Amino acid sequence: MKNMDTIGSSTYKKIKRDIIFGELKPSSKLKLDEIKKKYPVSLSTIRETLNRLSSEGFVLAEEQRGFFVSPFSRDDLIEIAKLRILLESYALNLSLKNGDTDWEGNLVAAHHKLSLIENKMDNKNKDIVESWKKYDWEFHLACIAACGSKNLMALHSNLFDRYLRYQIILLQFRGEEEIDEHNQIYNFSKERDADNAIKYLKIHIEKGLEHALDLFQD
Amino acid sequence: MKNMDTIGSSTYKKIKRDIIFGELKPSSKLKLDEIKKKYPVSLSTIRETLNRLSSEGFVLAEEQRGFFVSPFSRDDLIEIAKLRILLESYALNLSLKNGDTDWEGNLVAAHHKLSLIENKMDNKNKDIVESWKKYDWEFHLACIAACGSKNLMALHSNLFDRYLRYQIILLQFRGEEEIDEHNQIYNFSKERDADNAIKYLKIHIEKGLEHALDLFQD
DNA sequence: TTACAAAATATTTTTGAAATATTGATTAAT
DNA sequence: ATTAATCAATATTTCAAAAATATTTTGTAA
Repeated sequence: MKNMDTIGSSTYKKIKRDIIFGELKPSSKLKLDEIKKKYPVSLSTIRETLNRLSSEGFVLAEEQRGFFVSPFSRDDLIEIAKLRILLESYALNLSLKNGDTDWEGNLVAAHHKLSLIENKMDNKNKDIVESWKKYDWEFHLACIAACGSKNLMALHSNLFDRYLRYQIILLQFRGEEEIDEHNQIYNFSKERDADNAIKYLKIHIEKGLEHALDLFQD
Repeated sequence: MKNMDTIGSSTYKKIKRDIIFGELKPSSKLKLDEIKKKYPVSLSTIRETLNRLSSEGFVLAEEQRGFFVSPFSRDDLIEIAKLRILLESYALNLSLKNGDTDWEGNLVAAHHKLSLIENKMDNKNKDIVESWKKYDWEFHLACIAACGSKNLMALHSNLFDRYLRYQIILLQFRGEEEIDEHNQIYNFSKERDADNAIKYLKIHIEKGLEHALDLFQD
């Protein structure tokens, strides 16, 4: 069949999603038998998946002792936020220099979709958090899409997802503040003002980090 | 037993090494049966290994079509070199600010070992290339060891290895020039002069990149 | 030559069991 | 009561072989 995921790749997506969205809790043990019941695939497929996720930092693999969901820690969160700033600023700068008409069109579209959902958001409505985060993801992706480096995009994508896990588990919607930051990044990006776009990107991530650290209990 | 690798992890190390050192050639197909003959372990172990290496960028996994050694391309090499500069500069700056006595002692030792081997090197002697690269690795690692971010170290380690693969397959020893660059990085690092250490780190990587691109035939 | 179907090839996935290591509980000794 | 050693239970790692699925090649008819 065309266009169908293999069992392996759809299992990978499911488990990764469940880790990011906190349905598999930080530090919890991933016993092979239990995972096998929850995601009804064979042991080898599960082990392949967990090995991949471990390379990507979502799962901790301890030799002969099994697999665990990667634990949370303040230090880890701070490190990831800083690395995201480093890589995303670098990518944003390149992207604003290279971006062509297509890139700009996609950016407008991505920002529009994000705006629509952000204006409907409030802290109570948790149902739409998954699609909100999807549009958030796609907006940040659209900003840096013209950076011209596949490797950079791949690294960024991984860091974004790992940061997202903390966000989703720890955070509520920050409201107006966050909407405003997105708008600033958008406007300066459209005007190819890299310095200011990066400035607000940093503020955006650092504010999110602060908010997350406040809620952090260790 | 204590301190023994599992079959899985030693297979991982072997295959990764063989890719970096060009014994498994860029773009070549990794047929499961053949791999199984070469590294006598079971199919599941091999698939777990190749999945890990694919997450790390050493192997390309095409759904339903098998595994390939990651191909070479000029663009890929340039991207990796630039990312290595970005991450290693960032880490070096942090490390020079934080490094304590232990860090400095290890740096002196690492530089000394690298010097010893580099002064014996010439282009003919290919036997010692593996241990030379090991000391090169350990020197750059020692420089950034005090950056205080495990995540940064992990990302850097991956990029370093992927850059190293190009180096080893494409490059010969650049001679005096390279020795001098290492010395500059070392001296400025010891004096905590981040700006100059980073300056020479950039030169070091960019010169290596140029040299590699010259030898690149596509 | 093109298009389609069948055969051959290769990979993915499952199953089940053997080998190995860790964990937990029981018993003996200090 | 605490520590140490041993045995049983539990979990992970590894293997082998076959079934299911997809891709590629081959052969035949239009």
